[in-house]
Amino acid sequence: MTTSDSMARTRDAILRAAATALRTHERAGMADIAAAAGVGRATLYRHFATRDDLLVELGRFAAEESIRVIDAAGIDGVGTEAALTRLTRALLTSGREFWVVSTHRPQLWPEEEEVGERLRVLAERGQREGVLRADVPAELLAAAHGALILGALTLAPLSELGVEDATDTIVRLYLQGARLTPTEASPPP
Amino acid sequence: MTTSDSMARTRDAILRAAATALRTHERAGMADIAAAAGVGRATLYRHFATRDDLLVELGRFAAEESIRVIDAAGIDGVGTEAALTRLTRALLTSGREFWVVSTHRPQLWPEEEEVGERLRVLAERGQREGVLRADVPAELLAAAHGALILGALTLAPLSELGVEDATDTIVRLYLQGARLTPTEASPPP
DNA sequence: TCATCACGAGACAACTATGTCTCGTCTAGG
DNA sequence: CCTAGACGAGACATAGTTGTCTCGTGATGA
Repeated sequence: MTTSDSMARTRDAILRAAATALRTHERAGMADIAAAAGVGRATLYRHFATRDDLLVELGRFAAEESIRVIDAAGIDGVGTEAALTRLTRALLTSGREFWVVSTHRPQLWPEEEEVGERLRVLAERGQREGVLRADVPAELLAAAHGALILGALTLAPLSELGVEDATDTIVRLYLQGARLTPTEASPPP
Repeated sequence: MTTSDSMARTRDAILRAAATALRTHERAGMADIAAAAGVGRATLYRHFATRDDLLVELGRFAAEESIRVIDAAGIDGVGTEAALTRLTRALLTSGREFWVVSTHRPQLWPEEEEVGERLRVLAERGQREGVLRADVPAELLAAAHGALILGALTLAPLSELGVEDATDTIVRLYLQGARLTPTEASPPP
């Protein structure tokens, strides 16, 4: 059983390395990925039949990782605004490694749709609880939230922030907007 | 002079076709691009020395197009909020064709930086005029704005909206945020 | 009418990537 | 100690891509 354990670890290493390789060189081939993973090229083919297959599995892997991180964030136990913060932080964390996957796979697997689904469910919950505005469909609220997260992972000024600062900035702007209003005084704990 | 005119038109057609080809097949090669442009492969090499060269010029071209559309929007003549709307609409319009370029060129040319610069300048103006919040740096406001625009071009629920609806949604969410407040009643003209 | 020139078609070599296969090594479980 | 199997190295055939070159055509401007 230790053998299959080690195979699974190698597989993970390959997939993570693939994400890294694709992040730095978009047309990375099997040789680049193998080099990034520190394994022989033959080993790649022992785990994935074709390059396409590897990319598909990478999408699945990244989505599963994100879902795992989201589940660990325990967003169901807290209020909507806190849940928004936790979900954002979770996706910023896992996204640092894997956001590139989304640019390489227009076609979505169920596992990948699931991530967007979580955003949508939370938006709906916020609307039901009267925390989020209901004059914009939950899908669009969720899309805007997702766009901000993606932006924080890819756009220069935001990606240079740490996860905590980026989370803070995104959630504040997402909830309160960019307009100056005499409304907000952040409630001290 | 008509000859160079026609060459310029062919060049434009190639670059636009390249954007299309890269949008549908990320690893599109010279043959794919030529086919998309409806020209012979040799013609590509008459205009661009290498594939890399073509991609660089595509980045420049897309940025110039965006800048042109922004300039035509006349954002300096109107208030900050209207300018925000016009700038968003301009970028959504030109972006429909060219957003893909940004995913293919991490390295930025001056012409490409210019687009982000316009967003930042407008954010700064909004802060100076007291329309936008000043507790978040203008770069981050601009990045969030850009992220929403990018999201509207790439994420399913937003990209399926028309340009007008997407502009509306983005600007409203960007300015007012997603939180439900008894604040806003959109002032009827 | 004639010369020019951008073009399409396609041949071509050099290179690169993909996928398969073999062999020798090292490790872990038996 | 011994064997199974995961691995690295690398040879190999095939396919695809890149970049160059040539030739014939058709349109433009003189």
